[in-house]
Amino acid sequence: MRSDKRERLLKAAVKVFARDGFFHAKVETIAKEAGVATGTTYLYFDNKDDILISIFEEEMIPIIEGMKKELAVYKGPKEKLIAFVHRFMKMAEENPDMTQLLEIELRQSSKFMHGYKSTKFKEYLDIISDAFVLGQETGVFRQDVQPTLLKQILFGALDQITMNWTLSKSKKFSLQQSAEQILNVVLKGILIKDTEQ
Amino acid sequence: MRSDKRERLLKAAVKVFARDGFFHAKVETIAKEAGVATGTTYLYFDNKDDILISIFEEEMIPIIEGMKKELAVYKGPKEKLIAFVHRFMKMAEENPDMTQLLEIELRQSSKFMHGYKSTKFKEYLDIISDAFVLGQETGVFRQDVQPTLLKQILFGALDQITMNWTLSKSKKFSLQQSAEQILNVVLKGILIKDTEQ
Amino acid sequence: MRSDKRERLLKAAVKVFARDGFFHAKVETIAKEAGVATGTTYLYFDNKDDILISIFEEEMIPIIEGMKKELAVYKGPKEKLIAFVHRFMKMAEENPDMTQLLEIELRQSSKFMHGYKSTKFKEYLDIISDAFVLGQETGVFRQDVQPTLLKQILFGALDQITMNWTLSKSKKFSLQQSAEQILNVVLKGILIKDTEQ
Amino acid sequence: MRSDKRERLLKAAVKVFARDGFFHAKVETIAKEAGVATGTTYLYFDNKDDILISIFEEEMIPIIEGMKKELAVYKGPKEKLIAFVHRFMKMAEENPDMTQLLEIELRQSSKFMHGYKSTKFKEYLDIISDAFVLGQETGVFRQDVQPTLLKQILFGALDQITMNWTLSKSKKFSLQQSAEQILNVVLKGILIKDTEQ
DNA sequence: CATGAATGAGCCTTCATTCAT
DNA sequence: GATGAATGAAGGCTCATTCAT
Repeated sequence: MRSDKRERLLKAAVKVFARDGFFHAKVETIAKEAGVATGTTYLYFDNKDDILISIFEEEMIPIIEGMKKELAVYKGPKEKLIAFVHRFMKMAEENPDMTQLLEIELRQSSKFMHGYKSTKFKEYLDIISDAFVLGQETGVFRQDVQPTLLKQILFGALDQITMNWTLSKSKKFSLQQSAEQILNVVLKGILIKDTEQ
Repeated sequence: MRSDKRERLLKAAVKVFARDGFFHAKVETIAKEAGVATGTTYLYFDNKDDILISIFEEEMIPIIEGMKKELAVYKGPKEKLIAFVHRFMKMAEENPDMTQLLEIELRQSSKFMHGYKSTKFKEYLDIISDAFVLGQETGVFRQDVQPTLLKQILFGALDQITMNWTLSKSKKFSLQQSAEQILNVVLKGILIKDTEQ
Repeated sequence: MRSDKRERLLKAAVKVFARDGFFHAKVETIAKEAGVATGTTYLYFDNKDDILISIFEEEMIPIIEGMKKELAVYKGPKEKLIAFVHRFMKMAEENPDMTQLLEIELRQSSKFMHGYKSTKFKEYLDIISDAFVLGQETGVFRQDVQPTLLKQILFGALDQITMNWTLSKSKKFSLQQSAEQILNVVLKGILIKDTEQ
Repeated sequence: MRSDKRERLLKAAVKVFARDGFFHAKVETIAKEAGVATGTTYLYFDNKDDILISIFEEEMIPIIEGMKKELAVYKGPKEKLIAFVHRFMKMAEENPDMTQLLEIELRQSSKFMHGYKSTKFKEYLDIISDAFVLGQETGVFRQDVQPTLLKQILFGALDQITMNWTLSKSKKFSLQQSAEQILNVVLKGILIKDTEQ
């Protein structure tokens, strides 16, 4: 049996950090959740901070890969953005813990861990700007909007909405319906020809 | 002289929480920054959490008042939104500490302080949806977008951009220029008649 | 009431370090022995190492002062050495804890605390070499022995004997008798004129 | 090839204990240094303490044998003492790690390992007192000095000087020169007839 | 009201020792 | 015998909160 303890610890940490918050979370809790002894954690991670950083770097990889594969299916930049938003929402629905980490704990940590910035997270967001640039180059999207800014606008909107969704107990509004409306607004806002959607 | 210790403590806490983060910040540091003894803090606040909550509630009041006064000048919903965005950016430039708190610490608090929801912060965001509803009622804005959602889209975008600006040391890009582009996209996205802006 | 907590902690630490050894000693034990809470220790010392270093620096001061005053009474270098040895033994008898620290724990620490060398301890030993140099200058002691070496010989002998004495439970042999014999040997070894002693 | 793991572990432990100190030294480090797995250590030793004690007992054997053989060459007690001191210094120069252990860690162990007294170490020191007793019996050395005390005086002096030499990085002074001076002082101090040396 | 020294519960981390392979 | 991953007890240190002055 290959030891999967590191992976189990990462999964457990996602859950515990999301539920308790990074600062309130105890290493002991994570270890218990992973079914190992406390000390075992330190065989795989340098310290508590390292667990969080490892989550951001390693758990993001399949997410980014999946997203890129998804978008490769679509050729049009508009279709790519639509796919991005829908998959983003799907991801949030299916992985609320990881979503919360990205939304809440990453903000905390990015400030304090001696200027640590998740490169993987940046790579994730760049998927948006890449699609937008493609649209600008093919004359579909407006030229007078900076890709970096559009990336932040769209991600900011998605982030805000999914955060509210994950924090609300009721989950009465659907993320997929929200996705439609966001796309309604943003696509209309950036498309040159006002085609019906 | 009426004792202004409470106010001094709040101002100091904004600064210290923004710089050190809520969890790393020590009550002693806040007290020193305010020029009072550590114990004095507990004459004005129940505990550390209460300081943060009080910031969200009390420091928001003049911000909300100012914003509402600003928007009262403008009658048109579109103009109201434009004014909101510009003042939001101005606020971020002039009060980076308070901005960081709202962006980073409020998220944490929303989750962990036994279901704390800042009513004042909600009131702040409702300024957006109120203006949007007005636009819908007067036939200026699209009907097929929920005000609550539009509020989150716009705030999410503003939040994301100001956060990046606050955290970047260089501050090379101007928030006012960003404001223009956000408005370009969002207004085009929600206006029924595509007037030149 | 002036707070004497620092002094109480130092005294307690001497006792606990001597009894349990530096590494086995718990900060909690020292605090309890001093009648304060564990955390209080850290109001007066940076960490556990700092307690040990502070003992060496601060507790040595009165010992050195007392020794110097004692020796100032005697004018002859031979008499000074005799006085030194007797007082050294008296000190060991009266302060077995401090003696053990100097003999056992100081050796441990001097190696590991990033090259820390107790200046006070050196000052203590220099009393021997100063008296010896005086004897050489006045033609009483041999010229062909380096003062630094003689210092180490005499201190080494005293240190070894007192260590055995403190470690032996029975204390069957008297340190004062040992003092006589050490002086017999060493003085005969360094005096030029073999006077009767 | 007979398994030499136990011997390799002992050699490694001498090195690691001398470098890191007994308490800071990790069993894992010793095992690595010996080229075996951590757990293997416990096939040859009961626990960490047992490693140190085994060093004191087993590594001392050849040292003692060598010393006894060396001294057997000389018939006169004075010559025996001279030989002892020179060989002691040579040992210190050639085995600084073992020397440090005897000087520093043995003291700790004597105190804390439930009354552990190294019989081998005692046997080592008894070489001095045996030679001294011989000298007393043959009328060469003074009668008014107890052999046990003289043993401690001489060993204390040697111990102190070699310790300083071991801990000093520069090694600027020669142990052999120090040996001459110690002998100058001590022999003059104990010889009945003040012969030229 | 104000002070700030004192408290002590709580948690991260280490590492000697074990044991399944 | 040999391995080295796993264990979990233990302790140094922090800091929110209290309270005697």
